[in-house]
Parts: sequence; C-alpha cells; structure tokens
Amino acid sequence: MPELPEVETMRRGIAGVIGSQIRAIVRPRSKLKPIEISPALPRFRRRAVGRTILDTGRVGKRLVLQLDRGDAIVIEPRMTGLVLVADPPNREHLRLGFSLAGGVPEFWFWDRRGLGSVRLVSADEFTGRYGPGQIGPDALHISSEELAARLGRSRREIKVALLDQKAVAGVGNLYASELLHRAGIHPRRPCDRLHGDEWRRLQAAMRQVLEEAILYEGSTLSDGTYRNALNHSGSYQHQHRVYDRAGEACRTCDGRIVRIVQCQRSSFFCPNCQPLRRVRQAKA
DNA sequence: CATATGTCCTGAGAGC
DNA sequence: TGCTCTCAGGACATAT
Repeated sequence: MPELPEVETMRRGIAGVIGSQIRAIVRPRSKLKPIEISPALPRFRRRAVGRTILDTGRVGKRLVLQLDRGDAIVIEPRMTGLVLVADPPNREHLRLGFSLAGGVPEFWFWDRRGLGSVRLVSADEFTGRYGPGQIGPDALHISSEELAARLGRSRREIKVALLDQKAVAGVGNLYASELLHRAGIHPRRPCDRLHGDEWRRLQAAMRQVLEEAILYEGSTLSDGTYRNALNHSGSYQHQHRVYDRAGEACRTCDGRIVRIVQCQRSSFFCPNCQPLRRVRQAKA
C-alpha cells in the first residue's frame, strides 16, 4: 500500500541514480501476468536507453524519473510495488530492471501482485495525465483553505473523500485513518458539515502524520511487503494510533479502537477521541 | 456534474 | 495435507 510517505522514501532511496544514463531495460521472464508497461517494451526501450536521468520526483503516490528532452518515467507502485537498489525480497516478482552506465548500480521495479505500472511519457502526456487537472495538490503542501475549498462542499464522508486523488494527492487508506485520529475527526463526518477550525486541524494533522511517517521510512504491515530501496522494513507501523488496531486500547485515551467499512475499505478510529458530533470548544 | 460500485492481481490465512 | 474461500486496497472504467 505505498502511499505518500512510502513513495517519498522510495524516491530518496534511489537519489543515487540522478545523473546516470540508462544502458538497458530488462524484463525477466516470468509465468506471472506481466505488469502494464507503456508504451510496449520495444518502444519503451528505444525511448529510454541512452537517456539521462536528470532528477527524481513524486506526484502523489507515483514516482517520477525525469529524463532529458522532457520525457519522464512514471512508476506507479499501487498495492505491492517497490523500487529497489538492493537485492529484492525474491526474484519471482522482479518486473522491470534499469541498468545504468558508469558503474552505477542497477535498480528494479518489484511487484508481488502486479497491479503496478511503469510508463514513459512525453512532457505533454505527463501534464495531461498527472497535471493539476487530474491530480490534486500534494498532501504535504496543501493549505487548510485549499483543502476546505476542494472538499468542503462534498457530501461524502471525510475518510472517503481524503482518498480522492483529484482532491488531494498522496493520502491512502492507512494514513487517512491515522491523520483523522490525530485531528480528532470521526471518519463518517460529512465533508460539508466540517467547520473552519476542523479543516485547520485536519490539514495540520495531515502534514504532521505524513512528515513523521517519512522520517520513519513508511509503514511495513504484518504482511511485510513494503520495503525501502535497500529492502529494509519501514518503522512507522510502531507509531500507528488506530490503523489495524481494532479492539486494542487507544494510545491517547482509555477507549477501544473500532473498525468500520467505508466504500469496501477498512477504517479505524477511536470513538472517544473522534466523536461523531462536533464538540464545540468553550470560549475562554 | 458528483458519487458509487466493480475490476484487476497475488498470496496469506481461515476453515474444513 | 490440500482444497476452497475471503480479504487486502491502489487507480480506473463504468453505472447511477
């Protein structure tokens, strides 16, 4: 489930490739269904080999390798994709290898479930697919005013709306629960019933939780899938307040964490820290 | 237009 | 032990 902190950790983990020229693109033979590579591999190779990686970036949950001449390679890990410079968890799920000139180690896209994708796009295609019209502002940098402007008239429940990448980019199922707990907001609160102080709390909690999770190099859940570029586990899972903790004690109060389902996805919250009705602060 | 639902994929774990 | 079933949740296509 790589979300913003995990993809940002991947990006930092492959910073060493900046300035290198791509020498070859390798797809290991496999009996698994191949991941989506676009354009198809022969054309992908012709356009990528010999090109220089000028920079790395991130658009929400996607990793970007900026090439010369305006092209970019966009890696979308989705559920179980990883970018690795070290030995992978196994070899069966290696999907695409990038070998580099100049003695720089190769790096790999590894994906157990194979829902991820790798695309090479022109500058125009990049804007069309990943520009402001398609993907909302980054969750780390959005202001509370913009967050409120983009979601405040929606009738959706706030937990569901936070997953909408057109509204705000980078928040996924895990961090949505965590940041709502930090903000003290119930996941079922309709967006259009949230008040100004709550949007401010939400934005602050979002930035704090995501920044902390980056410092801890993301969350590796019990299935162990997520690893950083060196194939090491993240450690933010030890800081989780609610995610995957149903029935356990809240670490902030005496309450018990509850699991509910919203849009076929699990949400976790503390009914005590996150009341369904807004609690008005008493005036001083 | 906004919102809701179904689909893709693999492997882990439960139940028998 | 080995089978079947359910579940996990990214983004997107399609339906309402």
